[in-house]
Amino acid sequence: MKNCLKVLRAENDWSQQDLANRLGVSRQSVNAIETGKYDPSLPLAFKIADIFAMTIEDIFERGQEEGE
Amino acid sequence: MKNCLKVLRAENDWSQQDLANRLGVSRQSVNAIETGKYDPSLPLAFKIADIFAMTIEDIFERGQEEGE
DNA sequence: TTACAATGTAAATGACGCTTTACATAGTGA
DNA sequence: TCACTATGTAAAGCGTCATTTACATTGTAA
Repeated sequence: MKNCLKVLRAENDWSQQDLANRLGVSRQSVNAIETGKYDPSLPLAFKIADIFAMTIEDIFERGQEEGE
Repeated sequence: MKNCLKVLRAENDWSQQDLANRLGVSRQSVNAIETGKYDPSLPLAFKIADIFAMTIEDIFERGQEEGE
């Protein structure tokens, strides 16, 4: 599941730590999601969408799972 | 995180087993999500939205977490 | 009554999300 | 050079997601 978190962070000039603080998660979690190590939980995906004032569908791209 | 899966299932006249088959998960997983025992993963949430041709935001309601 | 479908629930197990601490690299500025 | 920020990665641990098998209840139909 791809996402454009890195670009959104850049547009806001936020470090991974900045975003992690706003989300209430660790910097490593943000990094892992950005680098595709795993997908966020649904509640965290909602928080991310809220912070950037976008929908989950706008930030996370479907059709990128390997189990399909 | 509340959802309207039960209503959507009823509108399509699907049993929990029917939906589980379409999602590729167990019937117990569908039941657990409906009864609020846990939230689906983000990929599963996307599959659910796809099957009902809706957005994740339409099916799952934010503002229902207890950790807020 | 007997059989079956649909739903709710429970326990044990494995995989994943997220944590913490820690180390490494690259870039920037004093 | 030295210090600092930003990023990537690793390992160990905990809680949640999702599985399987299994049992119970309710309703319906033969």
